[in-house]
Amino acid sequence: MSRSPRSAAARRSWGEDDAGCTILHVDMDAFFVSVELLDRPELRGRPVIVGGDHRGVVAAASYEARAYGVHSAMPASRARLLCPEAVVLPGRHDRYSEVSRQVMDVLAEVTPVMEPVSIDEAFLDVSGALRRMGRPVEIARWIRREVRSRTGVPASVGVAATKHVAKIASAHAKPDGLLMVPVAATVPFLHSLPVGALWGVGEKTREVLERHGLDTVEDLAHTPLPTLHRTLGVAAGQRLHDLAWGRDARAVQPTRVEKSVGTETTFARDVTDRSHLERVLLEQAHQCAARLRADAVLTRTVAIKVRFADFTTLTRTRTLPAATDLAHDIVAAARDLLAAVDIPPDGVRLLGVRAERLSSAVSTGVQAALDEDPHQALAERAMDGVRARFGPQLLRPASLLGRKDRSASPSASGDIS
DNA sequence: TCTGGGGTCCTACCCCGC
DNA sequence: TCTGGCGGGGTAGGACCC
Repeated sequence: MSRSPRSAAARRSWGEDDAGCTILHVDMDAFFVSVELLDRPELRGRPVIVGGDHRGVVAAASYEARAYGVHSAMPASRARLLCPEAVVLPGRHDRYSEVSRQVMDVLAEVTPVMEPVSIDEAFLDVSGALRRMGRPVEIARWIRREVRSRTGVPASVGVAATKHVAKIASAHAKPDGLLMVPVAATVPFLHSLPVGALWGVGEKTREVLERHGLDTVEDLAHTPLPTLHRTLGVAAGQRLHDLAWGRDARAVQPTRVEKSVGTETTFARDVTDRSHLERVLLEQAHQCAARLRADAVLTRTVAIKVRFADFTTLTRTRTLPAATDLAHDIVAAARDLLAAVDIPPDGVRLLGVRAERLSSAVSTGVQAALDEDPHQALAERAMDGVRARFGPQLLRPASLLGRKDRSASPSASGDIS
């Protein structure tokens, strides 16, 4: 579901020599839509949009919908204007996860050096699979064939010497294609692209670069480093300059450590009632804490995110005296942080809680165990067990079970302004 | 047109201790 | 005692990714 700009000129054969091109990027085409079409084949050939109910954005659009100018991340209201006849589906993430697991299982048969990036894409380093499965392009063809036959959804594959080029190649292989960029063609391929195709160049950075007359990757590559440092900062300038010349030493990482976990909610209507916000924080803190315990990690820093009706967004963070995985501690910090925020008359559009600076509960757990209230810990861990057995909605803090407001969920609330 | 939710990374700034 | 430089931690915000 890449949103990077593509170049028609780059969508061609760049040669046949795949020696050294051991990095594959596998990307599912319009993944959510493809899964929906599996279950509802009568929708094939029609414009289909997944996601985008009230206040939402488009999560995925079929190629028929894209012909109308609809794309992912577009506000739903605009998508409906552009394509009124589109079939709009709400999205079924459990189902997408199920198909994603099937796809990842196929990829894991190729090599254990496989890095899932998101629900619909992954990097593979196939250097250890060449003897068993053949050349990189042959492996890419095998993956496309197996994913299609076992799951029914199409996958595009980019084959290159680095993660960055493999990723751009897969974007240019879509839909349902394969693009290999030989080592010798790496720089000409990159230099044929608009600057926005580079990983890390979004709308804002592209505007800055274009203001300086840098429209293409080639322009950027030939810009002196000190100029890029001044324009983009030292880190970003160096990184983009390296990428523009095909330099990308990042390895495929099969295991990645989470650095934060969080949850956030956009309300159906903006909220002015502080007590309602506090109840939402409580629910969110319990969600975060349950995930921390499930992952066996502790947090040292709690952050809240508040977005006002005019879309201005602020974050507030607090470092805790000791690492914790208890909602009791998280919500105490989050409520303190919220108390210091002035709620404007128009109210709050979004509220979120995030647990940062995570560490392993095994290595840091001793101190936390000494500090925590044993009854609180026992109660929350008992809640984990009940939720695991009977579902997450069965058990919740008593303060979330009011007479009218039986849910902190945005649409069910009785006291939003 | 009116902008989700889950994340990561970087920069700037302030404070504090040395 | 005061001042400046420096590094590190904490915090806030912006940009980016899917």
